[in-house]
Amino acid sequence: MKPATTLRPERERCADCLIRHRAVCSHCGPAELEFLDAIKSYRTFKPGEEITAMGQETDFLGSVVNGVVSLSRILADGRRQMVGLLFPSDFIGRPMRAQAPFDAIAVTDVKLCIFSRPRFEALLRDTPSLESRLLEMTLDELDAARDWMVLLGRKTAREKMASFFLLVARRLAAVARAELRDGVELELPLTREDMADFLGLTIETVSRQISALRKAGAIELTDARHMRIPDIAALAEIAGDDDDGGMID
Amino acid sequence: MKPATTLRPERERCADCLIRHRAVCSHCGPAELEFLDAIKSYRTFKPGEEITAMGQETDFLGSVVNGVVSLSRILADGRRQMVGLLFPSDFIGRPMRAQAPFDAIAVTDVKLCIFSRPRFEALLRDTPSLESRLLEMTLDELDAARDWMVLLGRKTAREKMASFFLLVARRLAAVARAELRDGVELELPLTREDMADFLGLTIETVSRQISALRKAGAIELTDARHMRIPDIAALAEIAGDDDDGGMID
DNA sequence: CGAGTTTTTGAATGGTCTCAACTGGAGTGG
DNA sequence: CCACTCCAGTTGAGACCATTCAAAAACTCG
Repeated sequence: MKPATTLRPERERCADCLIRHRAVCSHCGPAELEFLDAIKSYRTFKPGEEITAMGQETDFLGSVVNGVVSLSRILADGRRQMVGLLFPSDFIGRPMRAQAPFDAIAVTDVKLCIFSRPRFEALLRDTPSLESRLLEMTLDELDAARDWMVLLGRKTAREKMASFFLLVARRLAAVARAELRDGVELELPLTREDMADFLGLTIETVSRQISALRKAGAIELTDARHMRIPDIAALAEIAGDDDDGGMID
Repeated sequence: MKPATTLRPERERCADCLIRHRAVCSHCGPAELEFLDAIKSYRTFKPGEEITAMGQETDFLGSVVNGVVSLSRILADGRRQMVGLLFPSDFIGRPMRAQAPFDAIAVTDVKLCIFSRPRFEALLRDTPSLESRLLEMTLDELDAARDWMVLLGRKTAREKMASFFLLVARRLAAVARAELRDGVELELPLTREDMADFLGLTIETVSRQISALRKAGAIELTDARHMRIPDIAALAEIAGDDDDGGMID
C-alpha cells in the first residue's frame, strides 16, 4: 500500500484520520486538508501531564486525537473544579486569546494534532469552512457547559454520579461510532479524585455514591475502573434529567 | 394606539445604536450595517415574560438592547438552574439550531433587536465580520460559563453571593461604559428567587447571606433592590477568586 | 387600610464534608 | 513465598453548612 519511496513512513495523513468526521477540520475540502496536512504536527502526553497551565501563554491549538483531557480551574486555597472534559475530536485551545484561561491536563495517554497559534489563527481568517465549524463546535460546547451547570447547581450527589456515567458512556460510544445500549461496558478514564473535581464533590462522596448505585443494581463494577450499565433508561431516571438528558456530544 | 403622524418617527438607526460597539454587529462595515438596518426589527418584553421556551422552535435571533434576560433550565421535578444572564449587547438565540435548548425569560423590561432566523443564518454565511464576531462572543460566553461552573461546584454560599454582586457590578459598569470603582451603587435586576436559581441556592440562603454581608460591612443596602459596594477589593476577597492571575504553586 | 407578594428571620433536619481508619492491589525486595 | 510499602479506593463517625419548614416582617398596590 505504502510507496516504498516515502521518507516518513509513519506520517499520518488527514484523509485517513479517525476523527476527521467530527473534528474542527471536518468541513474542509481536499485542498484545505492538504494544507493542514503540511502544517500539522502531533504531540503526546502521559497521564497527569500538564498540557497548558492557567494564565500561561500557549503557542498551539489543535484537536484531541486519542485519550481524554481535563480542563480545570483552581481557587486560591486549592479547591479545584473541572470545567471541561475533552474526548477525541474535541478542540483544545482558545483561539484569539494566547493566555490559557484554565489548566489542561492529560487524564489518560493523550495524542494531540496541533497547529502553531499564529498559523491557525491566520488559517481561521482565510478559511470559512474552518471558522464555521469551530463556531458550531463552540456553540455545542457552550450547550454542554450549561447542562453541566444544571448538574453542579441543582443535582444531588447520586444524580451527579448517574449523570456522569451516562455522559462518559455517550461520549465513548460516539468516539467508537457505536450505538449506546443496555449492557454497555466501559472503562472510566477518570480517577475518583478527577470525578469529584468534575462533579463538585469530594472523593469520599463519589466513592459512597458509586457503592450505593452498585448496591441498587444501577451499575455493575468489575474493578474500580471497569463498569457495566445494565439499563440505560433506569440510570437516566436516577440522573434526574427530564428526558434524554441533554449533554451534547 | 400608535399615532401615524410622521413616516419614521421612532426608527432607530444602527449607526446611532448604543450597543453597536459591543454587539454581534460591532465588526460590520457601513454597507453591512445598512443592510442590517433594513432587515432588523425590535421587540419588547415585560418582566417575567417568556422570550423562548425550552424545546420550542424559535424563529428569530438577535441582540439585547435594553434590560436583562435570564436563560434557565428546569429539571423534571421543578428545580431550576439559571445557565446564562444576558445584558445589553449580548447575543440571544442559538444559530444553526432552531430548537431552543433553554428557557429565556425577561427579568426586567427588555428590548431586543432581532432578525429572522433564516435571514440571519444566511447573513452569517456571507458575512465573515459577523461570523468572526459571533465566534469571539461565543468563546467569551464559554469562558464565563466555565467561571460560573467553578462558582457552582466549589464556592460557599457567602462566596457565591459576593461573586454575584461583583459580576453584576462589572456588567452594569461595562454597559454604562463606566469604570468600576469603590462606592458604586447598583440596582439588582434579579429577585431573590432569580439570584437563588442563578447561584444554585435557596432564596432563604440568599437572603441570609445578604444580611450577613451587610452586617460585615461588605455591602450596603438601601432597600432590597438597591445596593452599594464600598470596597471592591474587599468584596473580591470574600468572593474567593485569586485576584492576580492565579499564579500560585 | 387590608390582601397579596416578597423578603427576612428562626429552628430543626439532613446531605455532604471532614477527619480518620481500613482494604486491596501493584510493585519491591528479602 | 512472604513481608513491606505505596497508593487509590472504601467505609465509618461526627461536624457543619445549606436546606426545609414555619412564621414574622416589609413592601406593593388596590
